[in-house]
Amino acid sequence: MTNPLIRKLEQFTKLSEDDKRVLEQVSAQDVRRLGAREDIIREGEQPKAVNLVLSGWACRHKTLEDGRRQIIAFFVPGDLCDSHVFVLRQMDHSISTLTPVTFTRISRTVMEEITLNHPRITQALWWESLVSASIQREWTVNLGQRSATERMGHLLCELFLRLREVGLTAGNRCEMPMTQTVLGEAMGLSNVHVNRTLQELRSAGLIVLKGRELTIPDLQALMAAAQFNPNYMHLDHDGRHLDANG
Amino acid sequence: MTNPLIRKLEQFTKLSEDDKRVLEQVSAQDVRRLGAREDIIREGEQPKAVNLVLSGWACRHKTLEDGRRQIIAFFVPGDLCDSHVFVLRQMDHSISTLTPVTFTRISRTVMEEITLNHPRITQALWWESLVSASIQREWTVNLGQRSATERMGHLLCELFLRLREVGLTAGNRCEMPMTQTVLGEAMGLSNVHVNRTLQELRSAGLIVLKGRELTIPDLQALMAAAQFNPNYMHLDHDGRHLDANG
DNA sequence: CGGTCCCTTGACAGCCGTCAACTACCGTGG
DNA sequence: CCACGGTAGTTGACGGCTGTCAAGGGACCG
Repeated sequence: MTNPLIRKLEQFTKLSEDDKRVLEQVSAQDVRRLGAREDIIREGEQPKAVNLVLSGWACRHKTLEDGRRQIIAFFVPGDLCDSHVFVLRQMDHSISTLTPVTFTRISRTVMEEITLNHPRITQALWWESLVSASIQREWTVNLGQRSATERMGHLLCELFLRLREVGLTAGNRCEMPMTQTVLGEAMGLSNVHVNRTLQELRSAGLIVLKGRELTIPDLQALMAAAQFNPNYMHLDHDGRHLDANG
Repeated sequence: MTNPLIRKLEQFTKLSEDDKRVLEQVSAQDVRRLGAREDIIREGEQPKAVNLVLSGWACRHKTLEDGRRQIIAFFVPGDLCDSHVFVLRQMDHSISTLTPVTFTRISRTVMEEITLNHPRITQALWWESLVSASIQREWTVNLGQRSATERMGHLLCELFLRLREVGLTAGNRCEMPMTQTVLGEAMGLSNVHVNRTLQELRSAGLIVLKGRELTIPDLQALMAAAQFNPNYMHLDHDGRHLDANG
């Protein structure tokens, strides 16, 4: 399978063979593997590397003093935590796995080398980070304005499109390994209400969700039901004028 | 009054006289003024400059097809919209004023010149953008996990600290020009419920809010009531090891 | 076969939205 | 000077979405 980060960045611009070689090399440098529900980095620790997910699912999350937990973002293959995170002295949130995960740790010096010598990759990484910020903003809209059903439908649309970007869908199906409790922690809903919400989407024929696999029979219909506008994902090759010759 | 961006960046690191001169110059280059409730840039438009607020309040926001509006972020003096926004072909949200605003438009070439020649400013701008992202994440936590009262208290703490960073507080008081409807659009609450929530904070003695002015008699108490942990604002001079000699 | 995790369902309560009416305040114009 | 209109804030009644609690079922695993 091709490298998920390369697949993702090619949504933005066409990379040269040299660019791809660099990214492949970076992805193979310090690869690690964790089981489900383990911490990649914890709140309060000093960030020492940019983490890139190669396979499996992870999440950013924060826990309040009284134990309530909010999942702030999901990471799927090809996702990168903030590329300039070194500037901060300590993490303000934790990153943990949801399933077994392989990831690679990109050091500060490697990031600096890329910035100096590979402008097209640098630009693509900026795009990646702007899109992440845009997704975070859309979550704000989601939590603030949408009903539970719309909210859940919106999340499923987003995850499906993000997986499709990196080639992890098969037709209208994709993996969906999160428990209903985890979905609730992301959407600010109780697990009981997540269940009711999923039942509603199922009985409307908008989703089939069973055994960690999601099928979306009619993506347009689900997008309409969730008031999903994909513009915030910037999947339209914003940087194609920078395409490499190769 | 000193430049609010300089004041803010000095929360991160001490700037040299030369750095400050550059920032002053940039802030004075293409200054514009708008009245309340006008658009700085609209969703769908192509970003042509980085906007820096010099005075007044503005917000990012998005409107769903059925008219529900979510405010995604507030801008106060010293705040900057994404410094690499040029990479994207079109805006996925709008930025509008809440009060009369003076702002300056920093062009792509000026940003590139800073990146090339002023590494300490560049680093400070990265800090600024990471902190913005962190604030956005905290809003996700806010909307997902906190009750209306905690949520409102949390917002008021955040805004007070952000204003204090740039010298816009007087003791325990600051300006608070937003209507209750606007506060509701930010916190995902109806204006009626915002009112009830503010009444509750008032009767608990946690805030005094009257005539566009907010007083927080006991910031620690309000922070405790809202489960506010300021670590996400990274106000502790993360970059002080980079301090300029000047 | 027992234990654990996850999903599911029902009953009930409470937070928060909607609707509606009223007040306060302010600037404008007669 | 007062009338007027518009905006913002306030309050009460009511209903619904969503949380909590509790119990049971199914799948998987040691």
